[in-house]
Amino acid sequence: MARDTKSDICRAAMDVIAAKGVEGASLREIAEAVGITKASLYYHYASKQDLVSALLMPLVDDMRNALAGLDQRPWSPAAVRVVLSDFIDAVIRHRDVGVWLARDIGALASFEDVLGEIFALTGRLHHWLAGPDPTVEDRIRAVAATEVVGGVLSSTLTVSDAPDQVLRSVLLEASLDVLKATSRAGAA
Amino acid sequence: MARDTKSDICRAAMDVIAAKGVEGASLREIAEAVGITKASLYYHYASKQDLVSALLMPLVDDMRNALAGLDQRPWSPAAVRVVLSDFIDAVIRHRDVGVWLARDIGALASFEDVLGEIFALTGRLHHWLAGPDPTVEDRIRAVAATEVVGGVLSSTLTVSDAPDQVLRSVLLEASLDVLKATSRAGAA
DNA sequence: GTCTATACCTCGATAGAC
DNA sequence: GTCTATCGAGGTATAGAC
Repeated sequence: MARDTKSDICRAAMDVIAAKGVEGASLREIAEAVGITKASLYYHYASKQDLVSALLMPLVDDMRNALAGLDQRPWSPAAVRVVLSDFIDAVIRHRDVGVWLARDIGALASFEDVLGEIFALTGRLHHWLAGPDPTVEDRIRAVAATEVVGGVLSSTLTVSDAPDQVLRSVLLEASLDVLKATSRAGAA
Repeated sequence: MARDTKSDICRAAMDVIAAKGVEGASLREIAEAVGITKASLYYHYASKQDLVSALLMPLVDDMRNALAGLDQRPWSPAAVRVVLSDFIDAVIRHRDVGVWLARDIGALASFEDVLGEIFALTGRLHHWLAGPDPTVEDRIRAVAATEVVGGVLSSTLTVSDAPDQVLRSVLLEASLDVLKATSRAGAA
């Protein structure tokens, strides 16, 4: 099932992009890593953007799923924990993609359609996490809390021996800690 | 003093890079924004890397300064607060550079000499923040804490009406919270 | 210090044979 | 489904006149 050329291309693309960034990764190099030519790669993916989108899609899908119905969800400390937990799970589940996504957002500026939903999703998360009638501090903390989650990426690079479960629980606690210092959130 | 061509180039480069990313910003576009040609730009900067390095240097200098003598500094909750405070100040002071630096690290992979010291500095900070005999959790939290600081960048985009002072204090508190300052470190 | 002109490369993408 | 060959655009960088 995973032995077709398309999967090989994805795997190779992940490696090359992780090492050189999205812009720095050329289709020629990816094709060579697979053992085919650039032209053959185009048989499987219509464009570079098509390929990159295919790599990001599983992550975006999971993020969208984790945040489904967020806007209708009433804000409460308990709900915050659930939402953040789901979000962290989604990110960790695709942490290999997340690693280079987070470090390459600038380079992905030209891939607007791919990034559009990601920005929309994180934006909604920021807005909801900040709670009702948020102060400027609340809003900064909401962003900072999700930034902690983005720390999965750096973590996997720096402390590479951390198992998913540990990463998961530590990040959730850390993220909640950031929000907790606000005026109202509290419960665990 | 700031009216020479070199300064003009730097300013223009900052704008273009902020808008299009490091790779996406071409020297032609930067030169045109200044009102000179590409060739003239090469008179002032030997290469693109040379120009980018010049833009990053003030930030790196300030980071290096903020972390000077870190390794000899004994770890304590009070010291953590001081170190993080200095580090946050340095980042905020150059937040315009930091915004695109953080979003473009992947694209900067080819600029190894520029990134080398930045990685070395943040690596030392991670190591020191984790404290003596750190557990895996401590190390993850150390990384996450600095990731919060990196959140300055995202913050300035999302909540753009935040003054430096507010940003500074909220990030310091949030960062300390991540480090479990609540449990083993004292407050201010 | 700034210009015009250009060399040289790599990229993404396409055409068409097999 | 994979190949060779090539296109056009755009990049960095250089040479040499002014």
